[in-house]
Amino acid sequence: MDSLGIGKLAKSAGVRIDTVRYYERSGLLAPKTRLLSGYRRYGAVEVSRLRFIRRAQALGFTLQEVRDLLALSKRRDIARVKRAAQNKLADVERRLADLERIRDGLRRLIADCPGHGRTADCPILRALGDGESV
Amino acid sequence: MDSLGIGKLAKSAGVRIDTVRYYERSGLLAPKTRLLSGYRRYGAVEVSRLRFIRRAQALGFTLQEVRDLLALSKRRDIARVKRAAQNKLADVERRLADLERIRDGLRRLIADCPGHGRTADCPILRALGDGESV
DNA sequence: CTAAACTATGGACTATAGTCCAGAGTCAAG
DNA sequence: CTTGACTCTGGACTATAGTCCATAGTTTAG
Repeated sequence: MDSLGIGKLAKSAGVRIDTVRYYERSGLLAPKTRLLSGYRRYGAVEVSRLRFIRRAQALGFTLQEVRDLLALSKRRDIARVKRAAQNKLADVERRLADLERIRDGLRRLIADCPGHGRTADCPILRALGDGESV
Repeated sequence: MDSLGIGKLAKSAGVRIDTVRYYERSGLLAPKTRLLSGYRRYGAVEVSRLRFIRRAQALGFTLQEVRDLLALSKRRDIARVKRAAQNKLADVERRLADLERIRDGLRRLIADCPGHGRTADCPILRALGDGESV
């Protein structure tokens, strides 16, 4: 039997059983077959698809985007897969720029705060309360 | 009348009326008073508190953290406010590191993908499907 | 005065990615 | 065979930060 049940599959990818079923509900991962009892059975293809899903998530793709990637890969449309990756990269770079701005704002505030004394001396409270720049 | 209704308040901070009521439900921002009709009335304190909330959010604080910051500032506990900001900074820096890792992974994958040809030649699909590193 | 604009309330609904539950049925090991 | 482990289903629930709705009442400008 080179097929496994949902428990083993889930464990092999480090996810919960409920998560596997959730992916199925979401149209991402169907079992290869079912036993007469209704028990799901998964083969090697499903194991690697589950890995695909998890890896893509680790790269910042949402499940909707994973769904799209899977559709493209089924159509062997490499050009579109590449474009999707490029879009995602642009996305990640935008988020990075946002976070860097936030980081710099926090650093400045922290550097200027004495950490004691009157509330008025705390630039964090001042900046949040009525300043104009962060 | 140096007090304003919920519509003007919302507009002054660039948020929706529903958002202001949501903040009230969440214990972040109560009106100064109410008219007999029940209409909310806000004063300068509330205007600046709403700005505080929005600025803190822009710095990456969640509403729960904003609630905490407000409590600390009411207690004039500058030391703790500073520490909260430091924690948030550490948090932001962690998220930055994560995103940078993701960005580098995507860049590498994109650089190596020919953008056409056989599916097997696409490192994006290969890496997601069965590779071990990203 | 009237009509338009504004506001009140409680509750439902959105998106994302799961997580948990009850009650019932099934599988595997000893 | 029995016990413990495993799995099934449908639906409810989590967290976050809102957003939208219907119905009704209020305020304001012309």
